[in-house]
Amino acid sequence: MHQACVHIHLRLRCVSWAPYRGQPVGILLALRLGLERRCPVRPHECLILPTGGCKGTRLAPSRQDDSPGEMAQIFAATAGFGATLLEPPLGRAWPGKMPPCPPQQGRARAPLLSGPLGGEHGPPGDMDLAWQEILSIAELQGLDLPSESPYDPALYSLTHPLAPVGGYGPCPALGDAPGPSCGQPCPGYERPYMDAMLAPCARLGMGPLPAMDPSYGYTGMLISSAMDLPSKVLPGEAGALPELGLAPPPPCKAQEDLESDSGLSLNYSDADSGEPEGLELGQAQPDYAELYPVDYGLPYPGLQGVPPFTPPCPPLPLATPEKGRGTPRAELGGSRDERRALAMNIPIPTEKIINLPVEDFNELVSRHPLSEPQLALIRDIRRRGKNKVAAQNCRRRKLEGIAQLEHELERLDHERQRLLRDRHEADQALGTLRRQLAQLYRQVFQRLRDEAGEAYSPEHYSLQLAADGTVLLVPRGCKADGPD
DNA sequence: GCTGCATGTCATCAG
DNA sequence: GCCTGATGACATGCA
Repeated sequence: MHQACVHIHLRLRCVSWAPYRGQPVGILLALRLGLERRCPVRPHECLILPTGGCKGTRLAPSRQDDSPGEMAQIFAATAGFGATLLEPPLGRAWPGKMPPCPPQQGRARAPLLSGPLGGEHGPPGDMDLAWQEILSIAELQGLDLPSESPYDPALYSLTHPLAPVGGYGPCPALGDAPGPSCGQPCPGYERPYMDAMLAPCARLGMGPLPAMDPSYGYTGMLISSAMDLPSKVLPGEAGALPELGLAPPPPCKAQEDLESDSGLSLNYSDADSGEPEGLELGQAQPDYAELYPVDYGLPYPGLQGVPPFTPPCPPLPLATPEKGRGTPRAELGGSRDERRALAMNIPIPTEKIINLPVEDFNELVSRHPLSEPQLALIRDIRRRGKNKVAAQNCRRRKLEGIAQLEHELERLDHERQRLLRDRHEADQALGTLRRQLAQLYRQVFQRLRDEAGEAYSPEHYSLQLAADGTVLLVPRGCKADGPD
């Protein structure tokens, strides 16, 4: 086996010597045919500089009668580099004319190629880069290596269809706007609650803050709606319900927790928010109950002068309509906090309690002589009201975020599809280049000759790309270290 | 009766 | 320290 490691300067602008496995080798750069602008190539000037014995060998053409431009045509045809203007056929080997072995000696520049391939009018400069890339990819040794891609489309394929975007829209303005949705006039509601609170209880003859029967605890709030009126609380009037066209209330659920975190018990759930349930009097909350016992008179000005048991005009709705479970509640009149406020004779509309700035709120509260339970209820109403709006905003933002993410997901999926298409096209182009390169590789080898005029066997030699871009003809099994 | 959705509420944290 | 907004968790009503 020919052990000489040969650098091949197929470009032939220079022939240099470089150490390779301890021995100088010639450099042949002609493989970069036509890719060097500064130094056009003439394939017939290719040199082979065998080492070992440091016998310089100039590359000889495989045939003396190679027609002019044949190599260039071959290269162009195989590499797809377009038309070429390579000049005369490959020359024969010129033994004995090689420079001595010292490395880097005799970098004879031989700008022999004219024409677009190698000259100043050659192909775009990126051809050189493309060539290196091709060499590095194909490694000239495994030209037919299958494309091994780290990308596995299966890993990225969607396993489920994208969630449809849409079906979501910004929440309608909630909050601050709503006025009374009551179709019926509510003249008295605008009156200060204090009037009602301070008004004597006409029905029971009780004052504003009468002593309370514990069993009636916290039922005062229920008078805001005639539907809340419990027969148990008003035994004397229960019989009057039919006369008034009102059916007795349904069996009541236990009103469990009227606790608020401020010590007041308001935290009963919506299950109890159908105020009739709240008439379970055995679980009265002492805080409210003791101070504000049942007042079956006129709970708030809107009811003053209204016949007993006439359902009051629903109070001002909250900032947000209570969707879903709102209908029954709305029929009961207002939100729970509004009913609580009514029950506690809070003289400030809940709307103001909730929406006023803190300074105005404090000022407003200070203008009214409020008991501690009332103040606690007001604070709870304010906190709950604000938190309600905050929760609505939070959910709206969450939905908006979800919609945005879905949109982003859709966009990324489109991007992924596009990249897959690009990759497919690139793979196809790479395959074409590999085939062309393999053909070129074979043809170059067919024309390489040693000093004896013998062809180099691709089985024993290979072309490798050095770090500096030169192409080395090295024996199989040797790894090019580069000329340096 | 179960389920999903909407809503209210509370607790908690951060500004 | 208080107020407020944000948000997770939970409960509840409703279709």
